[in-house]
Amino acid sequence: MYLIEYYEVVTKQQRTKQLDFFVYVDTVVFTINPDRLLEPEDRLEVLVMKRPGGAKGKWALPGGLVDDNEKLELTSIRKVKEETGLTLKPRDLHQVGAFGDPNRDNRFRAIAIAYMALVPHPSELRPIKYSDAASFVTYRSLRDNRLLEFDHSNIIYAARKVARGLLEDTNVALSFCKPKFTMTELRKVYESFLQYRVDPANFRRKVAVTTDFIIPLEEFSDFGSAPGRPAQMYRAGKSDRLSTQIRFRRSLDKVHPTGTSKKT
Amino acid sequence: MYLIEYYEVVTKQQRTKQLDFFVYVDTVVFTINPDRLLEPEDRLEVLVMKRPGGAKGKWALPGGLVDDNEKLELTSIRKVKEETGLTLKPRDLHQVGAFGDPNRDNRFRAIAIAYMALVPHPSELRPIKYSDAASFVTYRSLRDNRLLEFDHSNIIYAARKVARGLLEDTNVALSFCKPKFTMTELRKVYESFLQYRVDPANFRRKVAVTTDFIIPLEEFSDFGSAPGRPAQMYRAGKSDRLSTQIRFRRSLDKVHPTGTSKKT
DNA sequence: GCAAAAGTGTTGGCGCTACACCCATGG
DNA sequence: CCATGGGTGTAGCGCCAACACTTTTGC
Repeated sequence: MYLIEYYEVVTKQQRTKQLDFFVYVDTVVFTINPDRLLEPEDRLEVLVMKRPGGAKGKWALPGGLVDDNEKLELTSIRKVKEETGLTLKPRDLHQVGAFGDPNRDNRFRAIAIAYMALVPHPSELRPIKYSDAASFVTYRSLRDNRLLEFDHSNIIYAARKVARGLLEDTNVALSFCKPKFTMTELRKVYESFLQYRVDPANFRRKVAVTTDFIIPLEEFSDFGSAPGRPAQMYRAGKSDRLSTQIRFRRSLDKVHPTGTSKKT
Repeated sequence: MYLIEYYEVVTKQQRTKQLDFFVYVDTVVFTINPDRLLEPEDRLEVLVMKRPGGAKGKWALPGGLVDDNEKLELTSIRKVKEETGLTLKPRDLHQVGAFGDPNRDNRFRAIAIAYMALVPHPSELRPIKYSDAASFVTYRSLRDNRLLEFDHSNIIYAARKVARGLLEDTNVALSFCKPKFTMTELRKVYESFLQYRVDPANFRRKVAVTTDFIIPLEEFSDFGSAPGRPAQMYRAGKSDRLSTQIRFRRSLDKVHPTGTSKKT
């Protein structure tokens, strides 16, 4: 219409340059391994897959091209489903950011918009169509070793920061617990994402004053041959937006193991 | 090479769908109006422009298509320069996120990656090539009224959150002050971005314990006919990463004006 | 078998820091 | 009238210690 032609000319002219652009959505799916014997730091896992034609021995985040007229969140859901068999829901997704350096993909210009999702640990991944393999791999090994293609290490690091914020403000942590759970189980979920330990007493108090977060039951744990005092069981409260931030600083002793230690 | 063909087939096939994709970078440039007579909440301004062919009476954020082989930050710098005459530096830019809903632009599928920059208030904007007008407009009016095209209101809101984080962690606030400044001037910079007032005493103390943030001078303010006790002058310290977060909660009285008030 | 030890969950408390709110003083 | 600085009360929380309740180990 009217004056829009001028603008259209500009865009059409630049459209040829646009031809080599590929808009991807990559998704970081976090989960917590339910194995209580593992260290909390080793229970945080990320869903990764082997790309057909990808570098040998390397993993990649599930992701793919955005379809015409497709919301970015739907691209995320679709590609995760295709490449790993996992089904995400739109409300699970949270944007991490855009990664668009010209040489982040050596094949062509690829701009990736990263999303993050937190899901309970699935018993098994369904069969896969568009990838050679899919699996949950510990965050630690992906971060420490160079197991990821492209700049996907950067992406999972940024994604964990988003996840941390979500744990602070909402009750998503409960989705990693069974319907009835102990305080320690819940605390270890936080420790897994934080990648450091939290004082049990402070954690308990902080959670207790957070209204409608969890509800104590008249029941106690009994893990068969587990030693120690039986733990009280809790169930989820009814508010998903927390009244208080669940936040704990990493204690200074642990940050600088060789640094200023306390008086003996 | 070797196995890459399979993957290439998939992408080539989807390439036709890709044709209607336009990857934009939009930039939110914040500044603080130096006029000390204004309320702090009204001093926060955003750089906007009139698009040729844009809706009458509406503003838009500067932005445009990403060039081939161009870093996203450079697109931001280039388009801000073209459309508003302002020159940004790469290190000023911080990513806000990606906005990619299929119908956020009624002309075609546009995916915008938003960046944010904090710049001193420029004396004047240079002549403009690719827009009909460019100007700084108060954040409040842009937020309250419907003066922005597309989803740009959402973008500036998200951008302010990023800016707030930056003010907390770095010394960027000083870039809105003259080389010599008073404590109140600095405080009002924070109040502008926070959009609420901060207790002067607490602010002073918080800034004082932040090492290498600002340095007191043997000098006092004298704004001619300004009433009140002359204020001490300060200059910038040497650390741009702050030792303490400069953070203040919005006081409860202001959040719920009709809520639980204190005992009289 | 029984006692001690060890392991885990729970509770309490101390001390420090941060900070919202208020007020006195100085120019 | 405004800048500065002091003071107070409170809440958060890092850290430590004690205690409760269990299984495991040693004799």
